[in-house]
Amino acid sequence: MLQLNAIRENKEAIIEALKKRNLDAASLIETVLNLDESRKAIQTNLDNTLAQSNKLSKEIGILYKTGKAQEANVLKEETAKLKDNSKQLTEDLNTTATELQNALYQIPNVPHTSVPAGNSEEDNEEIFSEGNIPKLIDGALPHWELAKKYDIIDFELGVKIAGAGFPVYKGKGARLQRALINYFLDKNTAAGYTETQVPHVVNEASGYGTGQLPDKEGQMYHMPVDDLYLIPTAEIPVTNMFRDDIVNEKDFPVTVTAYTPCFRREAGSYGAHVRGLNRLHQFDKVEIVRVEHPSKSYEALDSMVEHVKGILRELKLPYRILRLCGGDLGFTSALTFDFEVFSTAQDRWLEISSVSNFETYQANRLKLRFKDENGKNQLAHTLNGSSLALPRVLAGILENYQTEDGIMIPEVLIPYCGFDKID
RNA sequence: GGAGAAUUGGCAGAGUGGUCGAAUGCGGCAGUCUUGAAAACUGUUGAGGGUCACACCUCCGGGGGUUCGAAUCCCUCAUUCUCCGCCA
Repeated sequence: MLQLNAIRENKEAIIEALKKRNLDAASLIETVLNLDESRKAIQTNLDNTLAQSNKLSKEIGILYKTGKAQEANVLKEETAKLKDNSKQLTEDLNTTATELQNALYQIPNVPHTSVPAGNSEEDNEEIFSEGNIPKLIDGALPHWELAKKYDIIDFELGVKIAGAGFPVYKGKGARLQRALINYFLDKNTAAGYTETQVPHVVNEASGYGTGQLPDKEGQMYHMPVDDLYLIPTAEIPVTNMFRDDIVNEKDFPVTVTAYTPCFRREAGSYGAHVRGLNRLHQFDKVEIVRVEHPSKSYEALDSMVEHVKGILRELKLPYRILRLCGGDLGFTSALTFDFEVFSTAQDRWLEISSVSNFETYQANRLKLRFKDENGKNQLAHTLNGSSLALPRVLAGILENYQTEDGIMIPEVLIPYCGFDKID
């Protein structure tokens, strides 16, 4: 959520910047500012009314104590009107505050100056690529065929148990999956991230805190009986650990990593591009999250990007990094780098990581602050990134490492797997 | 799931209808003393709204109610603890 102060002070700049998202926010911003004005006016009015009524109450108390009940009763009558007033004003205030909140929820984060304008993923800017695209054997297969051939992932079995998009990993497939999780966690903790295990369900307040609600309501599995949501990413529980916190400036940077399964409804997306592991309702992901001092957050973003690069380098997978354009940028993000691995057998790029700086957008909703050197509370910056998402990394490994003798295991993973080949 | 008790500032813990945003202790910060540190002493120390700055307003688990007035009384929800039940 954008800060009202920022909107008030930089109205034109914000409207201009939001155009990169193909959003004309002028009228929305106008609404917000107007609502804020009325909110303030009502608040002032209410405050004055309450002040009067507080004063009278005190006087009444004193009168009673000194035995002047009659005079007290006169004052009591006066308070009745004030009470009606304040009741009405409180209602008005609540209505206006809710409207203001709802309007603010509709405004996405302001893109960073480096974000290119653009409508869709085609306008994303490739900023880096590395790794050789392997020359595959004749008759190379896409991963869903390989999964069947070596009996390591069973999509049909998952359909029987739960539905489409809930695969069953078997044997070496399951082991490779677990190896990847451990490998990623080890890499992240070695880089200083604190390993945590968090709930896989979150309440509504957490969903609002990181911005999935109300924006992506339909994308999450919701359990109405207990009013809980299955997490679509560890970002939600991990970042919400710091909701309503005032962190000590000395504790920056706060760095956390967590493995969780992720659940996404992905309503209405079927077809060739979602075959196999390309898009699932349940998948595994290891996430990294940081809470940073505002002056350090872009440095931190760079270091997260470097960190993910290092992992892909070790896995020897060909990948590229994209700077997302305004049209493709997530609602809450100011700047996002996507990592894509090249799936040789499918001849296409698959997104495997998304690393973002949210600046104060989430912190504002989370009320996540720190005390600066002047003793004033300021909003912190939050960042997160996948390090990494499992299924497409798995797809990349299966497809790029296939040989006539089977699927070779990347060297760094062999100690984690306990085997060097799937055949 | 059943019965009982509780929920107060970073922590511990007073406060049961009126100068209570809240005693006290610990912790934090600043200072005195010291070559430096510790100890001791002194001062300071919640959050949000509002204001140029004050004033002022809100917040004692959440929500609602009673009252001129609520941390204190009532209702409700949540959470925690104890006992019982169930259980990986």
